[in-house]
Amino acid sequence: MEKIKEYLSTNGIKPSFQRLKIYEYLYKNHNHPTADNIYIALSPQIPTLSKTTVYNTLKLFILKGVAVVVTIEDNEVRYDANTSIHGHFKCKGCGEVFDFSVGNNLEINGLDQFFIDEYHINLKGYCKVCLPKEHNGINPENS
Amino acid sequence: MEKIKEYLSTNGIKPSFQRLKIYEYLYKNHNHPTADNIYIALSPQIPTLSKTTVYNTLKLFILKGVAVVVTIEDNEVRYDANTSIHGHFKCKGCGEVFDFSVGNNLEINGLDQFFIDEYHINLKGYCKVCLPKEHNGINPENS
DNA sequence: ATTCATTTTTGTAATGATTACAAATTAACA
DNA sequence: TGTTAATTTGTAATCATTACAAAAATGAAT
Repeated sequence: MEKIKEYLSTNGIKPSFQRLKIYEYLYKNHNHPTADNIYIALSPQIPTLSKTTVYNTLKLFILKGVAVVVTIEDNEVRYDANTSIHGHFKCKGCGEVFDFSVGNNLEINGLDQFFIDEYHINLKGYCKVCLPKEHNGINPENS
Repeated sequence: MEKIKEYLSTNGIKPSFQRLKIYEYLYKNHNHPTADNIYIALSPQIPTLSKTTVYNTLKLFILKGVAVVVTIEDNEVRYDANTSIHGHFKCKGCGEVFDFSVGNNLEINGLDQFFIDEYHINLKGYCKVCLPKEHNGINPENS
C-alpha cells in the first residue's frame, strides 16, 4: 500500500485516499473493470464515493500513464493497470477478458515513417471452458 | 452496383435501397465512418433516411458478416466493409484512421485451447504528415 | 492555530450515442 | 387487388459519460 502511494507520486499523481483505493482495486483485480464496476466495488468501503471521482481519477491515471484503456467491446470501456504491451482476449461465451502476452514480431506493412506508441491487440472467441458448451449447442449463456 | 446487390443477397441480406446505399458508402469510402458519418453523408441523397435505419442496417451487416466494427477509440464506433484480417492505425494528430496489413506470424502466449475468431489490431501514434508538426511542438491540431 | 489559496471530491444536471417501440411505408405474393 | 410480412421511420427512452459549481480537504504562510 505504501508502494502504491510511492508509485503514484513518482508518476505525478497526488495520492489521495480515493485515488489510492481506485488504483489498488485496478492493480489487484485483473478483471479489467469498467468505471461502474469500480464504483460498485468500492462504494461499500467509501460510502461517499462519487462516480464522477471514479471517472476523473481514471482519466488522470490514463494521462499520467499508470493505466490504459481497453476498448475490446464497443459498448463498454474497461481499464487496466498493466501498462506493458500485452493482448486481451474476450470470450463471447462468458464475457470474461483474459490477458495474454504477444511476441514483438508483429509484421506491419503500410505504416512506413509512422510513429507508433500504442498497441491494442484485442482478440475474441471462446475460452477453454466455453468452447465445448458452444460446440455442443448447449450454451445457456447465449440467450 | 449490381455486384453489391448480388453480394448482399449472397450473404442473406435483402438488398433494399437503403441497405444498398449504406453498403455502397461503406465499401467505397475507406474512412471507417461512424453511424453518424454515414447518416450525414447519405441524407442529401436519401432525405427520408432515418438514423435508426443506419443503426439497424449496420447491425445487420455485422451479423451477416459483411462489415466489421472498429473500436479503436473509446468514444466512437466505426465501421469497415473490409472484413479480411487487417490492422487499423489512428493518428493522434489528425484523427484519421489508416488500414495496414499484418503478417500472420503474431505470437500469442497464454491462450492454449482457446478458439479465436476475431482479430482487432489497433495502433495509435502519429502519421507521416503529423509527426513533424508534433516533433516541432507546433501542431495546431492539438488544442 | 488561523487564514487564505489550491486541489480534490461530490452531486446534479446536461449531453450525446444508441436502442426500444410502434406507426407508416414498402415489398412479396397469392 | 388484397393480405401478410418485412423494412423504414420518428419519437421517446436509456445509459454512459461529461460539465459544472458547491463543498470538503489539503497545504503553505503568517
